[in-house]
Amino acid sequence: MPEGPSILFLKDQLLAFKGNSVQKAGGYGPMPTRWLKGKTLKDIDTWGKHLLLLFDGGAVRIHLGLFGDVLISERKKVNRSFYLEFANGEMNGYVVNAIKLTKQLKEIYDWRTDILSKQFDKAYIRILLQQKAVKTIDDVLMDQNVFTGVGNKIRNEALYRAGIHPQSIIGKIPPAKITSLINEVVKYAKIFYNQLKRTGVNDKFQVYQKEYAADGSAVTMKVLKKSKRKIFFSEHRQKLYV
DNA sequence: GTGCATGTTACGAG
DNA sequence: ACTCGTAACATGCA
Repeated sequence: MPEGPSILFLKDQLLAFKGNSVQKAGGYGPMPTRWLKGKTLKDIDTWGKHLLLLFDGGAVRIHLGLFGDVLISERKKVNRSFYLEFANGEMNGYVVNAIKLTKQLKEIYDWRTDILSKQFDKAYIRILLQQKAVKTIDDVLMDQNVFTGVGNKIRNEALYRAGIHPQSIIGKIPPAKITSLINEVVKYAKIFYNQLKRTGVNDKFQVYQKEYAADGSAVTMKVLKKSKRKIFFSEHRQKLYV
């Protein structure tokens, strides 16, 4: 279910529980749920694909992985891996990974890399990219410590919109194109998020899983060796820098 | 039944 | 110590 925008969208829905106290917590996952009972949900934050529920004395980090799903005051037939029940409804996590964080969030997370954060810092990303100059851009776009919140859809769409071939070597991409790519990542993440808010789904693709790109050019699909994920790109429109 | 999908982590080999 | 490749973990839909 998730890329960064999906998690932000989920946070919006969960804010209905902010300020409420947990009546019951549980699930089959390894999360120690006992301490949550009676605690007040102080706030909700996100870091890319991490959903952070803030309580006194600790936070719960929820990650949806590839198959995870969270329903608000609705249930599926299968067991919940992590849930919270409040007086005004419940949060039901399926196949989600929930753990308790005891350190201060500031010590764990750097929001300068979060593509959906106000603190997102383009100049800092450029520095990180310089440190990975010999790598290909497709790999690094999915590196959560560089482009926090980017998933396979945003990766493919941002590269297409910036006109960069996924297998370009970072160090060979002209600085102006790097800037353009960083901008397109943020822009598309916002399109993704806004469409979710309006319609609940995201299907605005110019190249991802397309046969022909938005400009009419043929789309090539490749399976990445390491990650086995699929990349979609237009040879015609996306320049290969090597 | 088969294949595939918005993801990450653990571990062994090199 | 670091990087690479592979397996592992789940679900739901066509």
